[in-house]
Amino acid sequence: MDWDDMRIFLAVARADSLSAAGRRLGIDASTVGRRVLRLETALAVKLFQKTPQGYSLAPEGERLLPHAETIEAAMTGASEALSGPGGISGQVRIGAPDGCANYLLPQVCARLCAAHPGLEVQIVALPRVFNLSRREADMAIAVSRPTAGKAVIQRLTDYNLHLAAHEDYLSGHPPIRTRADLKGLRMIGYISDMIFDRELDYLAETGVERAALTSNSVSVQMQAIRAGAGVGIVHDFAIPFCPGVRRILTDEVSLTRSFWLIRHADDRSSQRMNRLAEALAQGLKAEVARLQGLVPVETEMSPAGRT
Amino acid sequence: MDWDDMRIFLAVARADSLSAAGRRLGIDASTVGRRVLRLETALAVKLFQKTPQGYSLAPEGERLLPHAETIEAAMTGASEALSGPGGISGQVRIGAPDGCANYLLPQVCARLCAAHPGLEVQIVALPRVFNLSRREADMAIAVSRPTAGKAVIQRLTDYNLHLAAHEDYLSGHPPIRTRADLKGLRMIGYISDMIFDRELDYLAETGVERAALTSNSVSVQMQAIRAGAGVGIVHDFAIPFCPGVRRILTDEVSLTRSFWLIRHADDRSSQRMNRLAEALAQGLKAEVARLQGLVPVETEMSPAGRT
DNA sequence: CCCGCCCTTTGCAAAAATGCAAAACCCTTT
DNA sequence: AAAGGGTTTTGCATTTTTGCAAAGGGCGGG
Repeated sequence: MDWDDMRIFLAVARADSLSAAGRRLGIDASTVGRRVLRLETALAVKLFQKTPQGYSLAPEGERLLPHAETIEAAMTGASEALSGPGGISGQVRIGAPDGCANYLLPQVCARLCAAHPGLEVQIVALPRVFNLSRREADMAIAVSRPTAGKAVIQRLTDYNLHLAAHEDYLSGHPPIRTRADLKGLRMIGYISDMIFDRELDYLAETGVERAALTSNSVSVQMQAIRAGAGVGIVHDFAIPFCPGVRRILTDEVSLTRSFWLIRHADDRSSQRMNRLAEALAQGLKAEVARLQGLVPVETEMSPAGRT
Repeated sequence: MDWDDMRIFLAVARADSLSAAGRRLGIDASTVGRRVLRLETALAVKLFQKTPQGYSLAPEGERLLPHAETIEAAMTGASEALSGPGGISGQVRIGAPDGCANYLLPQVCARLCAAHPGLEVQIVALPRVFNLSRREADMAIAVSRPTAGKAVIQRLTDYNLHLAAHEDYLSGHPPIRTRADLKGLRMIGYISDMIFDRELDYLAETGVERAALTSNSVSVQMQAIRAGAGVGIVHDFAIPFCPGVRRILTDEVSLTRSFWLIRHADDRSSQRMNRLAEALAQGLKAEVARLQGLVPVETEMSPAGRT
């Protein structure tokens, strides 16, 4: 029996298909299929049920899974026991909502990679909750603290959101001094049925009923605002990336949210993951603080300033 | 990184040489060497120091070892999680002192194999203590309860030993009625400097100073007695195998010893090993009882009986 | 209803791993 | 001092594994 087949088994169990597992492993799907077959014959059990859309764990495979995960944990533990207390290395896949993925992670991860030459970071921006248990990512950043599951959770940093619009848009409209002045302006926000987390329902919190231009991506929303399409809620840390975009009504509408880092319970004792998480938390916190400090502090009456 | 290389690493670490590891794994030594090399390059560490008499673990390898053992345990755990509560299967290597290995284990293990078709038993008869931590055997039978180590220990069965000689030898010598009558008879026993366990120093216990014909193997001693070479201490359970050998002075000289089963601490939670140990214990106990019951109960005055 | 996409499976050629035999080495023994 | 038994290492033929391309199937959208 080839121990390495357990590695392939684990990938297939998580990917639910030979081809997806092959993509993630970097080997051909046919090889994956043959390895699974070999394992099944070696163990003399049927590990998967073959459905038209892929492989799904059979009861026997379900029983095998925890053992395979134990082996995987021991395997990574072995690697990091030898790599010593030096730098962080290897591959890590971080899932994040796209605001974080666009405006924060690139710089933070770039610094991380520079500091640790052996480190390889993959940023997966997705407008949905991650399925960590299937290892779609090694760690995920979320906008709310998950309640279920036995994951390892830590608060990364707080951040602020405010209403904002491009100065060109503002100068073409009556000045906005109170919340009531928003009436009749074109609002930019989330596609309502694609809000995957209650915390993202910013506009509802401000009392705006309906947005006219919507997207499931905050980065797209930001681009819309930058293009002068209207008014929307944006992350303060994104504003420095969009010259000309100014916050409005900062006294009346101000939201605070937090990023949370979610990790596998299995990784709790992983030296590498712990250090990685710590570095990520520090980097994100510092970057949010830096970016929020760059946002021009406009007085209510002087929306115009530098470019 | 190929997880299967950990299996090879483990074997080399235990065998202390590529060739020995290859023999145990059933693959060529050159392949073993290449796999180790591949693992070392994958981990970028030197796992072994190459000595003229083989490979020995380098400090880095020492750190890797516990992880490899964890993986091994998970691996066997995986197998037995799937094999279900049916029979016992797989390979097991049992080390035993040669008296046990010759007169008890063959029948007991034969029955075990018959009851569990998938089971493959290897009996290693060796006149020395086993090094279980290096997996020279999966379990070992010993004549005394070991004090050191964190092994799993259980008492298997008690057994008796008595002085015995062949009836042809007895009829050619004056009758033996007391211990003093032994004086001048040729004694058969252990080679004194090869006694590997205090419990084996039977003759000293009887007051005999020196044996004239000695061996490190109780089975050889038994053959000598059967050939009429003299008087010696033998296991009662061995007597039925040697027609013509009769016990003497049973009232004055009678020893009782115990067999102990020693297993790896790592195997403590292994369903398979537990069941195997239980079956072995029951089988041995029953076989000792059966064989001791076959020993003719001779009166002091009538050494002659049936063949 | 058919077309396209994604999945698995199969056949075949290329690549990789393996076993074997020989060489080189060290230690012990004669 | 040389021979013998143990080890590892190396070169080469063979076997095994792998990747690629094509084929076969089911599901969903136009």
